[in-house]
Amino acid sequence: MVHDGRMTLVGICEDDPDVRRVLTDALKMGGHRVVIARNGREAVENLGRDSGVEVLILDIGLPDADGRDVCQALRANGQHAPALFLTAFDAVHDRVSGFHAGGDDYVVKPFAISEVLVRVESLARRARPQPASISGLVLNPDRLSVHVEDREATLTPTEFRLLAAIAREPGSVVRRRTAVAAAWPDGAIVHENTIDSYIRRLRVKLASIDSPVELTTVRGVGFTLR
Amino acid sequence: MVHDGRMTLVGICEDDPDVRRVLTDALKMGGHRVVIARNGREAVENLGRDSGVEVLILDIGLPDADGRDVCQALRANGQHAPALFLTAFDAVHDRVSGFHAGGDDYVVKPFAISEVLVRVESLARRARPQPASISGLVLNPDRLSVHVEDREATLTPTEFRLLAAIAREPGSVVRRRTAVAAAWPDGAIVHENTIDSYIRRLRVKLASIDSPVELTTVRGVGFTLR
DNA sequence: CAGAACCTGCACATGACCTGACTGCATCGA
DNA sequence: TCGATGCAGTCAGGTCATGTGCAGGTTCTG
Repeated sequence: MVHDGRMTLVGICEDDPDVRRVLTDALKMGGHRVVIARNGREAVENLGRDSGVEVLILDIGLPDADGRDVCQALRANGQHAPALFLTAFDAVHDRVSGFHAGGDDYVVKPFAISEVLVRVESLARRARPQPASISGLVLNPDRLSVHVEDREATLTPTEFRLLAAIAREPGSVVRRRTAVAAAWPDGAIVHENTIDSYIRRLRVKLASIDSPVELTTVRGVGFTLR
Repeated sequence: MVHDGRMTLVGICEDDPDVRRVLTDALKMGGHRVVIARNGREAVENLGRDSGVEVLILDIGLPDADGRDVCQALRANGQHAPALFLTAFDAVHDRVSGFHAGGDDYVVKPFAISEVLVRVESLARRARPQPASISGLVLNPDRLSVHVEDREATLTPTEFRLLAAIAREPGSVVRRRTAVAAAWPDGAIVHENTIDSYIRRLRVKLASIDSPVELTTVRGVGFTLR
């Protein structure tokens, strides 16, 4: 399985060990990683701003707190990851109001695992940095594509990672080594020349969609977008 | 929750007070009004032709009747509002064996309220009830089929779940693992290759009805519709 | 000019994916 | 009861996209 960079770090706050287990297993099956909190206190400790958590799954009916309060606390702490609330059947009223207020999502217990999985990924997608647009050039991670106006070119995973690394700071120069490290994340050792091949392919594909942005070389340093 | 601001009068026939409560609250929060029936008899009394009800929500597993029969009775009575059936998770077989009580919609319990709200509003908005459509491609859960214009292909349950999972986010790539987790919900372990076989079958069936939508592979990542 | 850095085109191994056929199982109707 | 049917899942073998490296040419810099 190729690492495509869209693994999501999910923070779970749930007191029931069985439910925790089910969620954890399903998410790991889906290729994600999980951080656990057993109650509101642990949630604030483990799922805060600096935890790297991208999506929150919060049980509303915690023994020591309401999941929405936990959410509020985390938000106040600078954690803005979208939340998926788990609620029991008999707490609808609060749930609905919370949902309307937040823009987050919720699922009623007992839930289908596939439902949770799909929703988590949907939330993660929405929360991800919006498709960065550099003078008309748009990178679309969901489709591994780059498009300008209505023209689209599909990229391979490696091509996409490389272009994304360079496009991250439009205008400024990305060093060769930096680009390699970004496009080959797991420390893979690639031939010096390989990156040139990819740069070339990217140039060809960008040209094929009449991109207004050019992928130029800064000799002795790296590459940049103009 | 987005809707078009039109208030809809929804008729609910459901014996479980908790579920009634959940539905009622959610629909009211969504800006709709509700008429209640606790069983089949009350449904025929309260939700008939002259009740003004625009959308029906009918539990299939009523104590005194089958929701489908209730629907039939209402139809015979001149009530032609589109119906949303609630079915228990373990009664999928009924659905497979196909009730065509008017090509309406259904939701499997346990359900997410947002799901119900979306479907109710969808049913209310359209003159004829219509399941989710992706650029001409229509998935019909009632009949386990997919059709485009007047051409229809029937799917097996597994095929349907897989296609539904991929069609859920049209345009964006659904990763292999996600698709597997969604189409084989109970954590079943299937051979790596199995999904390929199903993808192929779906492609054949989509081609057989001249689908404008193609089920394409994004190598190393997953599948997408376009 | 020399040497380095980079570009270009191509070759090729790998593995992801496709394809068609097969087996086992459950259901259904005669 | 028994075969017919259809579905789920597996398998073996082939195909092809992708990632990678190489050879040779071109451009830049001093």
